[in-house]
Amino acid sequence: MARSVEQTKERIVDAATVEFSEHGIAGARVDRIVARAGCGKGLVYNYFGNKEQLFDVVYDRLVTQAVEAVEFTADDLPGYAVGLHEYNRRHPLVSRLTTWFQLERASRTAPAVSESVRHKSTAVAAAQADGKIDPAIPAATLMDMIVAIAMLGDPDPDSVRLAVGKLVAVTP
Amino acid sequence: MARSVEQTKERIVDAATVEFSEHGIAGARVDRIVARAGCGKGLVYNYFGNKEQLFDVVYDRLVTQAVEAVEFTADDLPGYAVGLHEYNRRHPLVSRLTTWFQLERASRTAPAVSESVRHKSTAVAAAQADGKIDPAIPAATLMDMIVAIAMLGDPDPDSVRLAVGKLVAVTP
DNA sequence: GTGTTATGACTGACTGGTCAGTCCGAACAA
DNA sequence: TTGTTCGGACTGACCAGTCAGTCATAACAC
Repeated sequence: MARSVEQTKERIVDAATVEFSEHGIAGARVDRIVARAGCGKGLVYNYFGNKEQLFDVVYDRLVTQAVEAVEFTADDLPGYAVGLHEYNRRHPLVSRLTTWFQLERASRTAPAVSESVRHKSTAVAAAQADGKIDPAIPAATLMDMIVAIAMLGDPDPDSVRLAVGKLVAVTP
Repeated sequence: MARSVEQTKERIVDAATVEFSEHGIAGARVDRIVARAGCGKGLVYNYFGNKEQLFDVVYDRLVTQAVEAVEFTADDLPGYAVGLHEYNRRHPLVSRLTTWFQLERASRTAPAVSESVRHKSTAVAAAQADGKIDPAIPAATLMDMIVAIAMLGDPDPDSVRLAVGKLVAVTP
């Protein structure tokens, strides 16, 4: 078994992803993480500094993956919402981790998120100016609502598509 | 000293409300709670059993208050959403506490909540049958979406009213 | 090929501190 | 006096983070 730093780091991050999404930062136990990763405790501190910094690495990785996986077009917000909804259903850890982040780490801003949010809001605003999307609701607010709806666990995809379709529909 | 017992309990619950909404269950510190309440540590265990049970008392009380404070009519869901939104802005602890609850205590079901949710969903379903609300989205899902929108912190009330108005509007 | 030294990934027992929960005695009411 | 409320010192478990040392591999000498 060749020792590879990168592989070991990844095992730790994978284990930490599960632990943090279940228990949050305060509830997570480093001992459980290293047990799951099959390594000694010291490695967490060698590679990541401390528990909180490990959480940040875990969160950034997961969110970046999610942002990259779900394609976005301001022209088809219902489709985007359904895509995000599907992704969350397929990766249930993401929404829990995001929620923990908002509660326990709100002070920090994840670079990947803030950039993607800004980019999407400006695209939506442009589509509103073009008359493709109802301009009654501010672009940033509209995006918040769409994400909130897509994050709900229970609904079926059709309801998500329908609801977002109604939100963006231009009323005469 | 029967009267002062109730007062002391209330001081503890008030203090615990702040502590739990800031740090959740795992992050909350009983020492901080009793310091804020101005009483000894033992009282928490005399009156409430343990930290988790204290959280349940705190959560049930806050949620019951919220449910009672915001009036509901299936005929005016946008108005309900705005009312809920206003309430959350005025009582920012509620939404945080609810989120902690969902993450750390999802197994438990708060009686006040489940009953009110069922009641509201059936009322909405009836309004859909009457043709007052678009029946395309299932009543329970629609309620989830409305609550999700109302829980958002950033939007202005007008946007909330507008959005929910669009969701419920019957399309010809 | 064999012995020797160097490197750094990795371990896990340990430490210092924290925190939930207990318990005993003081204070007070009846 | 007797029962009840209450404070806060105390206990023991737990846990984040550390550190002295192990071990596998590589590199080099002969």
